[in-house]
Amino acid sequence: MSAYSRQQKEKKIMEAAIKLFGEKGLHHTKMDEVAKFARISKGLTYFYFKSKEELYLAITKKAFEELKEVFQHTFQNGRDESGFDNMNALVKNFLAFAEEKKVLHQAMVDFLRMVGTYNHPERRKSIPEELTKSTYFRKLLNLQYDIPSIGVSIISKGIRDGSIRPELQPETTFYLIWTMLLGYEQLHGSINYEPKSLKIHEEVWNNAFLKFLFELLKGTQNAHKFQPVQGKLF
Amino acid sequence: MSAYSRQQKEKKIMEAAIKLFGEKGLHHTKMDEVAKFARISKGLTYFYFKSKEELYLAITKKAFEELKEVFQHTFQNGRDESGFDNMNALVKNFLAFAEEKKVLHQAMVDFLRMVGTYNHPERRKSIPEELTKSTYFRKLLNLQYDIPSIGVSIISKGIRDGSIRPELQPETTFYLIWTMLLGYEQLHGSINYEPKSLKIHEEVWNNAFLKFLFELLKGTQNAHKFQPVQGKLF
Amino acid sequence: MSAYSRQQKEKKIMEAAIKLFGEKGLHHTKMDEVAKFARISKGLTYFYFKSKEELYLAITKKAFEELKEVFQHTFQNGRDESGFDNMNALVKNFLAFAEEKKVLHQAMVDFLRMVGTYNHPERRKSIPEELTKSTYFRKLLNLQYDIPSIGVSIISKGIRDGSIRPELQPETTFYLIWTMLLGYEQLHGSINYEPKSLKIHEEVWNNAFLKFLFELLKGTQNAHKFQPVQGKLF
Amino acid sequence: MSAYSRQQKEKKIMEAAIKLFGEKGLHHTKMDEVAKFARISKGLTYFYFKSKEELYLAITKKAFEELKEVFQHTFQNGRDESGFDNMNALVKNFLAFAEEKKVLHQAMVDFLRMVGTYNHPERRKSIPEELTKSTYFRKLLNLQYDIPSIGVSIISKGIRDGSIRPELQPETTFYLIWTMLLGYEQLHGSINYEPKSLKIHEEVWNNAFLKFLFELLKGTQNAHKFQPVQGKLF
DNA sequence: AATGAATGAGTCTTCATTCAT
DNA sequence: TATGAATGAAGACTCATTCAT
Repeated sequence: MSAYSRQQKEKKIMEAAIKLFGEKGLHHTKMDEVAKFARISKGLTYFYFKSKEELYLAITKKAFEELKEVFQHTFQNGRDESGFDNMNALVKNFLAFAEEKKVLHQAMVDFLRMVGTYNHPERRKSIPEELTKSTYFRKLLNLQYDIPSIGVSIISKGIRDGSIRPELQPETTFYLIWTMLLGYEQLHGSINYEPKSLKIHEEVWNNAFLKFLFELLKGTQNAHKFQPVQGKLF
Repeated sequence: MSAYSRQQKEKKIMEAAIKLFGEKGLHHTKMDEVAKFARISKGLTYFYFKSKEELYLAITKKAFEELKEVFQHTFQNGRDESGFDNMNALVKNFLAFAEEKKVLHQAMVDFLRMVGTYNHPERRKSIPEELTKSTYFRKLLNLQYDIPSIGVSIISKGIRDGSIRPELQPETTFYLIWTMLLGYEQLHGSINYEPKSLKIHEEVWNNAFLKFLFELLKGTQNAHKFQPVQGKLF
Repeated sequence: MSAYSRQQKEKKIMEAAIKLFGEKGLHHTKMDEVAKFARISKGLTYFYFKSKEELYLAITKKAFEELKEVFQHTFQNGRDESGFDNMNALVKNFLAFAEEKKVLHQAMVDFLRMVGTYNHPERRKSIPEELTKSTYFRKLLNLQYDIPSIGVSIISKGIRDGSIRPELQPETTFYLIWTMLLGYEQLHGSINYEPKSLKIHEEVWNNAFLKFLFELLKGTQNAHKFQPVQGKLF
Repeated sequence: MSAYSRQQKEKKIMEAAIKLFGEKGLHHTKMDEVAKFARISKGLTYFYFKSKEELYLAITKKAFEELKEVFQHTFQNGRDESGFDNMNALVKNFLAFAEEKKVLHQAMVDFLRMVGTYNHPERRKSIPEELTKSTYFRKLLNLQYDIPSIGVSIISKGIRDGSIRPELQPETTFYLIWTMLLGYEQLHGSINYEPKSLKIHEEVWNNAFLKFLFELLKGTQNAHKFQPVQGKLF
């Protein structure tokens, strides 16, 4: 079978898996179901991905790649705009990505947590060897840095063009933003359930969050005013 | 058997579960093992917790309760200090909690994500009914607000005593901090693995993160200078 | 505790068991539930009946005893009526018993089947020894004959008083009736479900069944005409 | 795998189950044992039958089908004989079937009882939904009528050819016979254990039973004399 | 490449029964 | 007698993975 067709099959399987993992969770989705949804036999699934875990790693890789693309496109499409405006677009695009591709976002987060464990000398051994030895794992260990790299570039650009405060340090600043974005994704769905006890409303909070983010960055030139969001963020 | 002893048993089981879930993960820990580690028969485990899921919910409840205590103690023990200093202690105590009680922290985060799903009308049905109908679940739905509540109180206090910027709005400000802390926990372990590609170092980053947090809050009075951390944060 | 109280407890347990076995079946009723329903501790249940099986045997014994009483009362209360009329009453009373005390009837039938196995030299060993060694089992082996005995007496009486055909042999005749009654109980509930395919209607069938039974017996004297039943038999 | 082989496997599993259920009872037979006896893995058993209950329903279906065949063959093979003689053969064949295929006979009886419960509006809910929703259950609800249908046909034929009393009504007459046969199967094994108390002997009883059955039916023409059985019926 | 039947170790869960108090 | 916590063997069922075709 041609390489083309091969890729098509892999894609089909992954799409099926992403859909089902998203609906029922990794653990509650059976390989049988993935295969059926991909209109493929179960055996063939194992020809392309040698285990369920590896399929999930493949999805994780896709997550990093897609997000990297989001970052790259944001950077490139905004090449005529200020770094501040790039960040503005980046935040928006990331939040859209996390919302629309929940599984990919979750896979990324899972991987980051796993790397945390992996970096911990004592805890490392709690990760099964099959995982660590997978090609995907190795690739992911490098891939994970591409995303912050681009983020840092954007901030640097903003500092150069004066749209971002000159006293900020690009690396830590991006990680700060990154931290906030990841935290936001973790928290925002749970806010506002029966809002009796706390006087915080989702819409208010979203705006405050974004406003803060941009006030933090805003330099003296070329930084457009932040536009409050009406209604739901997405 | 006395209520006391009964609670002791429950505690024993939960401690065993927390230890093992922490080492091998929820999914890879068998109820058999939990029972054995708690020096108890498997059947008794099911006498106290009617399923593995419910045991995990019980742990989640413990997580919220313990964290609430951390918040309360921080507030009360610092009653003679400024709100800013209270926040300072709170951040420190939370990070210590998250680090030392990984499973509890993770359980809390898992629950927050679940609430996100639960709040989503279409996705809600993807959560098994046994879970939603559990007493623990109901209790947790309320419990989750206690923590931000205390946080908001501290910020309010800081605003009143001038140690925190007066222009800040307590609710959104606390959630901002809360977001950053949760994001930090997600990310920090993964930073700095083979630092070749990015010029960010864990220690630098930790300090930058904390410094930023406190600069954000600092008012004009009673706010002590933030002290950089040497070496590992914990 | 007095013997009186002891019997009261046993009775309570058995009543609980009978109710629950009737509703959910022997197999789906837990000893826990029986104890709870009897407002007694589980342990005490085992003080009175040394196993679930034995509890069921006790119920079986009760079944034979109660049915024996039904037979005896029918015989004694009808001492001034003809044997034919006694049989008429007996049939009616038995059917009422079977309908109202489903569990007792079923227990009796189960025991008869078990005796069938027990009488079969090769199959006997498939019955657990605990069962066969139980006092209840021994008692039941004798008890089972009391019922046909009374039946035979009634038929003999009818033959003597001319209300039942003189050419009939009492033993075989009673067993014939007995067979029909047991078969009827097995079948009648299932008749008439969506009566499209077979032109048999429950009411018609009931009457035909009873009519036949009594035509079979009817002698020349003292036998009242059989009265057709309107509506449900019970 | 071919449909043929698939059926072969199903058959193998069912045969194993029938054998073991017959020896140790449904409840005391483990799926593990069924699988082992069928020289198959446990998982495969669940591939073909999605639960133990369903396997038993499949056996029940087989019971009705086999018995239907017995009825059909009896009818067809005796097409040149009188209806009375057909009934004679039918009774004999049914008794042989019940004796040789105890499990199938029991499964049929169990189903009839269940239908009784199912037809009872209040009791219906005591039957688990999985059962009622099974395809087997639906099929069985229809299948159960095929057997009496054939029986009725035979009686009708006998009435037409004068070998069975003309005044009998075919439907009720067949159900009468059917009742007696089912009752007989329930009772006959238990008769004659320690024959001290009752003067009934198995052989005597068997003959009396059969004799009665045929006297009941016998018309004026073409009905051969009933031949007493010597020794055991089977 | 492709199929889907086959495997079987793995797991949760149940519940009759026991026993310390 | 009475309790109900404690036991643990048993058992149904799952599902990732393999393999003959």
